[in-house]
Amino acid sequence: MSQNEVEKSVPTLADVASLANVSTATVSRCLNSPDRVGKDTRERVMKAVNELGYAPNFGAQALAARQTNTIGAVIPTMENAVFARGLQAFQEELGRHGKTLLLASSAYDAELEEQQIRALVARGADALLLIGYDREPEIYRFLEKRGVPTLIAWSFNPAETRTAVGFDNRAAMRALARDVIAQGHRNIACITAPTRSNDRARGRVEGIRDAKVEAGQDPAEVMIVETPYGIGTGEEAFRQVMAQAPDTTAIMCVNDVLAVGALRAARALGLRVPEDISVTGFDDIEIAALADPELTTVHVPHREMGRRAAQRLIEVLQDNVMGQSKELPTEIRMRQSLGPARKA
Amino acid sequence: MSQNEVEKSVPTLADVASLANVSTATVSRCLNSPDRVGKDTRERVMKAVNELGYAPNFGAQALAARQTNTIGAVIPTMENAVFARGLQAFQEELGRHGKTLLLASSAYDAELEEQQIRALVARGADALLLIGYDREPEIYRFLEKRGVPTLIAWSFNPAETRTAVGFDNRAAMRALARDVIAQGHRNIACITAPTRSNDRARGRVEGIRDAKVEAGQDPAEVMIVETPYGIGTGEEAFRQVMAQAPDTTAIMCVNDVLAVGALRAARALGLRVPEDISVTGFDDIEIAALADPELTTVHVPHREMGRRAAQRLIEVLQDNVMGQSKELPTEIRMRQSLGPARKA
DNA sequence: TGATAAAATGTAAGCGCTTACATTGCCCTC
DNA sequence: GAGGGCAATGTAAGCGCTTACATTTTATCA
Repeated sequence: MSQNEVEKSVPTLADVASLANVSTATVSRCLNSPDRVGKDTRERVMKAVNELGYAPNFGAQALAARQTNTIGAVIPTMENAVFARGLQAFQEELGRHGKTLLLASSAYDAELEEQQIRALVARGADALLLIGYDREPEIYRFLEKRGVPTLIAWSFNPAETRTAVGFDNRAAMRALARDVIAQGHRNIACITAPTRSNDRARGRVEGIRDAKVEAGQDPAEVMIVETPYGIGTGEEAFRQVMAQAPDTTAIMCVNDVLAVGALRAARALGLRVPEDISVTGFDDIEIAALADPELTTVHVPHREMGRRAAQRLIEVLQDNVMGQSKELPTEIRMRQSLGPARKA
Repeated sequence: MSQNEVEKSVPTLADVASLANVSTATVSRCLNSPDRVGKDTRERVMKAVNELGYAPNFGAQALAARQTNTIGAVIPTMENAVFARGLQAFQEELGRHGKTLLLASSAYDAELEEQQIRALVARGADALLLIGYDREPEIYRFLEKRGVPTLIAWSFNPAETRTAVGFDNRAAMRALARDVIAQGHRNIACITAPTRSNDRARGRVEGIRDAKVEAGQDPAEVMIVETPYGIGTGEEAFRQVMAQAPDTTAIMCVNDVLAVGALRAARALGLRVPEDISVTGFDDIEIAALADPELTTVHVPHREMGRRAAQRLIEVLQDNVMGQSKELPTEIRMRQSLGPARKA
């Protein structure tokens, strides 16, 4: 399995043991719990280890110790800055605790996600990070049966029982929608990513409806356009909204990327933002503040989420018990793309 | 190592074997080379597998088969869209071939990178993807000794012997610099990421100098400002350039993020781009086309690079021999941020 | 100083799988 | 219908490590 011809040279525990003139058990202890070994023995062993350039065989270690020190994560895609950012923090925190990240992606496809989850478990992931709650119950059963602790991130829903480290998508969007309505908007459209098996997007859409209801308006008035993730698709969706519902005065997008697309389409159509139409995003990734006009959006602490998720998972591996769910706060970033509704 | 109390229930090969009334060898063959087993036996075994919900134990498999089907990658950071994009394609291709990605990041720190490389090897990575050539020879020696095939990406340098799948950073930047010079620019500044142990950034800077030389100008005229990756740092570097060398008419940045920072600083300083000053980037990530003015930059086929890198690594694992290096072409994306030099 | 406890080390039994080699049974061929 | 060849299956020897338990050594204390 390698192009190395000197294969035989890879030293094993036994080699170290015989060089240091001790048993393999002692060498193993030296490496794993040095304090349980006498000082001079330890030094002798360590010297042998260095001399031989010994490093443990992963498979053997995993087999004997029944753990791999490896944690899996299945995300929709790294190309979404939101996940890239969160995962970066996640991985850094894992690294700090001697754990390694096994990464897979689902391209927002439920079936592919299931495959990837199974693949990571098969690769010996000690625990798993998954995005959002939506998932076939069968998968959760599988995970339970295999005894793989699983943490949900990017979502927090008090109504769900699984442990999560995330934020309340619905409440966050509701808060933003309140502000939109407060600016006099009534004809609101929503550009969303597909909501099927995506409780995050669905929650955000619901949040808008919630705010409508609170304001005594009919939630069914909200025009919903579903489209895949992307700037181009956001543009297209914007055109569609304006064609079908020209009265629309505010377009709330479930993420910044779609919103930036909307912004571009607005400009192309000769519409001023926010004078003619308001646009909002969600996530607060870099382009939100870079856009012109700057995008009003919901700030999500992605890095902190990743970091905390890692901590939870490390804890559960240590203490054998998963901590409580943790809700992280989001914040509305009021910028230029939201303004008062134009007069009818 | 898990909160599961029904631990004993995880079935082994032997369980499947006895249920199906065959030997463990047959079960193993059913799973790994089904064609070497009779049809009805195979069906019986598969039925048992499903019935028990059997899945192989990773450690045991790795130990016995001497390979983990796991490929490691150490990148600077996922937060850089360039790597996120390339890695996404890399992971997808790996997945297509039944390999899993072990991911670590170095934060552009050589020492941390070394640690991560060792960690991934210790975690049983069958092969490794590394970014750029620059690295202590000791690390390469270690990798060789351990027999871990290693591929370099994001760089291609004909002068280097290691196998790489990447592009010629120096030539690409040289080409862009030629265009800049052709627009009458002579007082060129370069904002670069730290060049220490980063042959990509260094190559790009060299590329600018090359073009100066070709044009009969003094390469030492190029003002170089080194700064960490980031929009904010790009802004700051721009101010520094303008403060120290107000005659500068073109600022070439080694990546788009720094360039976007430069663009912002220019605007803040009341400088028009490209009338008062030209700015160029490198990578052609999303924000390049979104920036205002749109950024002239070098397009790099990140996805294809990731995909091809995966293929190379899969090949080497199969055939035991690493293919040739592959140079991918880059393209100049001429947009609005580069214009003729202003008159002195 | 001898009994007893504690620390250090060794012994050896797995962990669950792959695979070289051995065995069995069947189909051809002449 | 005996012998050869091949496909299907079984046997069992590891793979390199961890760890329960046994043994030996050293420290402690009356």
